[in-house]
Amino acid sequence: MNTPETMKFLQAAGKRITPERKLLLRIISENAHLDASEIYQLAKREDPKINLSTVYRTVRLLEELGVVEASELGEDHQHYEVRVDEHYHLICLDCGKVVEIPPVDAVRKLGEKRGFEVVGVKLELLGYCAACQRKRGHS
Amino acid sequence: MNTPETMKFLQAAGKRITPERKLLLRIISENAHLDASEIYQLAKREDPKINLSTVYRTVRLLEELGVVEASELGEDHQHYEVRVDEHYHLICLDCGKVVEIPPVDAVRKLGEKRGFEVVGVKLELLGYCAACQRKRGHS
DNA sequence: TTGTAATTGCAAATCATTCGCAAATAGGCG
DNA sequence: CGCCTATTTGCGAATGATTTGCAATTACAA
Repeated sequence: MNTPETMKFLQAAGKRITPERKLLLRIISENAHLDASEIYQLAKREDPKINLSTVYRTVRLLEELGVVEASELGEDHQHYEVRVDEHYHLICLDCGKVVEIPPVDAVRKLGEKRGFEVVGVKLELLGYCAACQRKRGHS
Repeated sequence: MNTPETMKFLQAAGKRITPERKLLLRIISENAHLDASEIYQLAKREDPKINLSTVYRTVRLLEELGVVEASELGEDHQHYEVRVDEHYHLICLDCGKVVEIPPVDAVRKLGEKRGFEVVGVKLELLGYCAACQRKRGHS
């Protein structure tokens, strides 16, 4: 869906387009919310030589270039996704499902009202999705 | 301000009231947003024998009991504060200042509208405080 | 006061992430 | 189209945060 054969942004930043970077960005675009080790596992299927360091270096680079964005998603390590539009996360503490929801102006305003120049919003709503509420109902 | 000589919640949970736990909870109540190592440094001044493991074990326990709450605050490790009312964080990326702001219903509703039962909200607005915007202005 | 299960200190283990360095290579230049 | 060099990679070791195993200590119920 968002497979960028167009990795011009790399050259624009004076970086090289390498097969590793192409592969990793493709994997991240095709599956949102993977963590470093999951990205690594998927990448190894196509390039068994690839190294976990390369995964970390690449996600860090893509983050710096604003192409990818990280979030904890209720766990204790980072998950990555291609940055499309700003959005928030709804996280089910039972099944782990992550739902993305669109931003609302009111949230950004909370900072601006207090004189902040807001450059990023991290919003996670932790709770239980409808399905898991039902399951939890009869226990 | 919130110094709980009243640590009844521990016994209520079948846990013991130990001098270490009293000390650590006091430190956390008196200074919000400390990380584990900062709590440890402060604690050592009063109890030089105390161990970093005890800090980690205690904050984890207090978190599980809902007394303390953790957040990243834009860094790559946890910071702790006594849970008073739900609130959000405004974080200055320049000077590191953290401002707490009160919650607004609209945020919680974002999840409820989608059938989630929201049990916790983590909202961080990353940006630049008024003072740092000025500094950045002339650079 | 005593007995026992919970808690602590300590050291080692674990997990996520970063770093140093030598070997491989992308991509500009002739 | 091949060369040259700075960038990037793989690898292994280092780091930093947090957790764990275990023996010694201790809170607190009886």
